[in-house]
Amino acid sequence: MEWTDELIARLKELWEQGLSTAEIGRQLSITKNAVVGKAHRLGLPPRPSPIRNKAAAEGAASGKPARSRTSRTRKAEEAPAEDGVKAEPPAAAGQKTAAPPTEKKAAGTARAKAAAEKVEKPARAKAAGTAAKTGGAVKDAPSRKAADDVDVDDEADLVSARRPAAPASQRKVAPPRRVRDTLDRPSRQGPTCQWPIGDPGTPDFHFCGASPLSGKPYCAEHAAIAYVKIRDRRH
DNA sequence: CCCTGATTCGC
DNA sequence: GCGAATCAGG
Repeated sequence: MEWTDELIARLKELWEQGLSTAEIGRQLSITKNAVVGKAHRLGLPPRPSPIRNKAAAEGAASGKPARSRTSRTRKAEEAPAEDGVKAEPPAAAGQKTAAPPTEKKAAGTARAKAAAEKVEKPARAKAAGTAAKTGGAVKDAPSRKAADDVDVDDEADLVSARRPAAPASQRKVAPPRRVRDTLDRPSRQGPTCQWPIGDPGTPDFHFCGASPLSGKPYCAEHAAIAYVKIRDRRH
């Protein structure tokens, strides 16, 4: 493979945006391994790894094997000791919005499908996947102030934050459709139910638009579906 | 299982 | 230098 300046620039850019290596790989049409490998060689700042570095952990303890792997993987002895790297959740394409059911069915499927078609689903779809995967239904969020704007703004941000970063040549994605479009001219004033109807990205996609419950982004009907009680959390 | 990033090492 | 294979952890 040929790492052109252009490609490297793109990699850096996406890397800085905090996208996962796999995601970057998808967007650049390469494997995540290629991404990680290159990132390393480029000396790009490592992102919070899901794997905890044992080396740092023990240390004080007796000389534990730190690594008992095969001939491979014999790292385990470096540990910058900089444990303050808990950093934040980068990409975070949406882990805040309440579970939007429209896509939830395909939580796992959505991803695969998207990958397969190389289609970038609108933020909402991703949010759904993430939410479902992470733990599902987001509990009611009373802390959320205004009922309006919430989802809309979140998505708007996500959409705008996610730059095309690719020359249309390799992303056969529908033009970034602003969610706002469907909300620009509400039939009436005030907050409206943000429950998604239809497949995001398709022309007929829209939001419910009914009058939402106070403090919630959805109308009574949809709020009932959106806010599924996971389990009583008592202590 | 899915996912994540990190590392190794044959090429 | 590259990245598949593999690892380790959630």
